[in-house]
Amino acid sequence: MQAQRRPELSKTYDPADVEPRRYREWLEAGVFHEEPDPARPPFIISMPPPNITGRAHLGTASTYTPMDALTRYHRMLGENADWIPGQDHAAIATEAVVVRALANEGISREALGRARFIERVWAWREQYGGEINEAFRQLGFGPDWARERFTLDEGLSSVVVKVFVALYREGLIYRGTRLINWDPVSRSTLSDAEVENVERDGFLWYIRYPGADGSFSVEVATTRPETMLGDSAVAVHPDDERYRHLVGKEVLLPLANRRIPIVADEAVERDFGTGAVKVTPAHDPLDNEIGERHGLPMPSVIGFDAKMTAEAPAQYAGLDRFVAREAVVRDLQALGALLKAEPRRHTVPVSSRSDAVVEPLLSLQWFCRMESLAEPALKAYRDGRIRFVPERFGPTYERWLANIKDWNVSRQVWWGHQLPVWYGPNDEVFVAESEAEAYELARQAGVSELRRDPDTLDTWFSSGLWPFSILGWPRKTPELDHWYPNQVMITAREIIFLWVARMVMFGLKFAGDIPFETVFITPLVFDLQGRKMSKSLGNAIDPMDLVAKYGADALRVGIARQMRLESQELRFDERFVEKARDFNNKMWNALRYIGSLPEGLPPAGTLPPAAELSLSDRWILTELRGTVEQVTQALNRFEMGVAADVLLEFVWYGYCDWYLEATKTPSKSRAAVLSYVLNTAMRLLHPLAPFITEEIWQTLPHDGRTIVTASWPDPSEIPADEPAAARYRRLMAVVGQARDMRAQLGLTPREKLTLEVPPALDEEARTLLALHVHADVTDAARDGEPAMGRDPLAGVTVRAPAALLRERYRKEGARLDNEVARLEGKLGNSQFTSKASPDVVAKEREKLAGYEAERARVRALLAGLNGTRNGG
RNA sequence: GGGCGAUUAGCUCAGCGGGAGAGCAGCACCCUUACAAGGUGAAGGUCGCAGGUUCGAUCCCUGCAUCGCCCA
Repeated sequence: MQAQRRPELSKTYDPADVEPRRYREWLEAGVFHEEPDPARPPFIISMPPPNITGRAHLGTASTYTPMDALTRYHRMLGENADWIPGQDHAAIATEAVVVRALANEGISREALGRARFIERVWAWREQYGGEINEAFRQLGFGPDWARERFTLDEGLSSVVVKVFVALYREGLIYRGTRLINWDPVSRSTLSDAEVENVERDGFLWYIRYPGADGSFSVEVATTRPETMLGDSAVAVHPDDERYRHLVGKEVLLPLANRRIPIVADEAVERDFGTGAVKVTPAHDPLDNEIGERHGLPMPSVIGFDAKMTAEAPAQYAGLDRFVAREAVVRDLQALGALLKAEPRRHTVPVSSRSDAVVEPLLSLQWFCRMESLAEPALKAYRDGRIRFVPERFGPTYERWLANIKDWNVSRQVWWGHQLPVWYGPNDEVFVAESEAEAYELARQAGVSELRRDPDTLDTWFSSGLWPFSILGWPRKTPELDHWYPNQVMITAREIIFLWVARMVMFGLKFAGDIPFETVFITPLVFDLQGRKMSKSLGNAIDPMDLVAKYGADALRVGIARQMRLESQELRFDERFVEKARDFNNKMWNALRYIGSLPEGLPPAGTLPPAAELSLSDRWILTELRGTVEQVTQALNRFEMGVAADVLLEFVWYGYCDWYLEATKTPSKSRAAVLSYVLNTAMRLLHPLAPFITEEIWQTLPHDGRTIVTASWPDPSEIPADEPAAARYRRLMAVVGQARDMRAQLGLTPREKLTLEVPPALDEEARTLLALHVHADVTDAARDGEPAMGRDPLAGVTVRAPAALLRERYRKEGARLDNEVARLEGKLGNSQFTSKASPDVVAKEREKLAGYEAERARVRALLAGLNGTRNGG
């Protein structure tokens, strides 16, 4: 047994000292880097690339902590584990930031010109794009930094072009005029993900449209009266009795003075308003579908500047859409065509980039045909090749793919992957992987002058290629070979279709396989009032503040403990982080205690032979084995909260409160067992709390250079002794009862209690009782002494004044009477004994017998007590 | 309107067919030489409401209510 050096450890654990130091060491040692190694099973996670404009928020902590934890866990299992990081260029968000910065200098994007603007954005990225990575390092995340990618880097850009051209040549990408989400402030189309449907107060306006022949009129209801200028029909449900006779007739559109038909369409909701709806195919998605079905004209009355166009009547052209709304309402009123305005809450599409109300507009854009891509992605899920954790998210994915719509992939921003599309003077289209190739194609077609489409691709297009593009596709790299498909994708629910489904579609199409086997969906983060955390609500918490206050480990463990597969929301409660901080301090002080043992600590992994293990040694080792099993199982099932809970429970309430206290009576084995158990527990906790576990592990005797590459504990190597553990648990119960007694007697912790034990009770148990109860332990040999049986198995009694004991007694007797009566009732019920399973009945009988024995003992003691005058 | 989820102690949550649990807060007693960011103990709940299944329901089924997320 070698004497260990005893460094002075501070009384409280200081994460600010430990965390940056340990992280630096890990980087220097290169522990996060892996090369593909076919000899070991792969465990690969592609990091969902955060936006370069992104800041870390609590959702980042809850989504990325499991990635780090699982990668660390699988690395310790000896797998070829790698977590590949990267960033997303976040076209619209980034462009908006830089445009705003330019505006402060009084410069517009256009004045600067495309090339210089792009330079500015790269410069911005250089300066600020690394902030989120710094946050990740502070959070202890250990992705393989050497493999970091950026969606706009050269390699990934060429993959994007290659895929676009391939899809175009297959006829899956086309140019067409379709209804798109237009953000009039960002002046670009938006993906559905960037459109939030927000509840707003408004009105439902009822407008009368007179019949063209003057014989009738219909009333329609709308929340957007200004769009009536672009109406091209009135639609009713085909089965609606009220309107059936009008289908095929025409009405005269007020203000515009156009004749438009009444059509029948199943999409009309009969309960909405009057059951007759105005149809504005150029400015409403549902109306657009109706327009398509009935071949209606589609006048665009609102333009890209959100002002009324020349297609609207002259008096409105040029008015802002909201000003036009007021004008239309006023004019309708003057005409007597406005019947009423009903206050109403309704949903309005709002741009998450600019907060502008999104305008659905008809626009010439590039689209991706999705049906043939969606089908294999759907099949992969239905065949069970892709699974969701929790399973309930599968149907979300399934339903979206089953109702897939064409995808608008072009964006009117400059920052991004410019479409590999060139046009001739007469709008001839040439799609090519390079400008040279485009000119070659043009030459063959007899076109000599080309201009490139200024638009860029939707950001989700490049991120859809992420899991294979970052592995080197289309080159056949060792990474692609061994690390594709990935094992797990971890992300948030809101991008199941926008991102997850697209990765699956592209992966199957281009990389020839699913991109990952399991999709783990982490919960959304809410505040204590149950509100989603968001910048606009002002209830977002900066995780960096929490790191500064409690340390990264505490934040990670705190948030992990709130993660449950069963719940899809996480009401962030800072008290969990505080508790985790306290937990760290607890472990730290256990380390200080161990380090101060006079006998020193043996080398790592050594335990005394089984014969030399004490009862408490056997108990803690048995508990340790169970803990290893439970934590391993929890991590395998993505149950971060369970893993954290089990560890906290074991280390704090098992190891510190009981085992460590027990070792205050010195034993030959204690140093080895204390060190062994703590070392093992640190390895179990390392995935969730990387820093403190490293610090403690390094201070204890250990094998290897860093806990990051230490091996995951093997439960079969831990000696367990279940009968001994059971005996110890009974002893714990006796201690609990005796402490209860002490409190009832009004004794301070300093005053000693007297415990009488059967003479046969072994020395070790006596010592433990004396220690845990702070009592004198004597043989219970004297007759007539007032005493109370505390435990039928240990036969331990507490000596105390008779009056107190009597009171204590009655309560205990009453409790036991209750239990006995309850079980007698149950067992006396023939329904129960005949229908319940035999082992359940047997178990209940055993319980009854136990209670009866206990009650008999208590009664006997009470009788004895009543026979004496005074207790001692 | 459709889908998913939640409803258990004051707060945050476990438990998910056979004796209602934890942490925090509050209460009582303790600065016992690892730790007051600690220890010990007591108290606190007709497990949202109404039906049903079952010998037995916090747990399974149905309906309702309230809250939340997603989609339309």
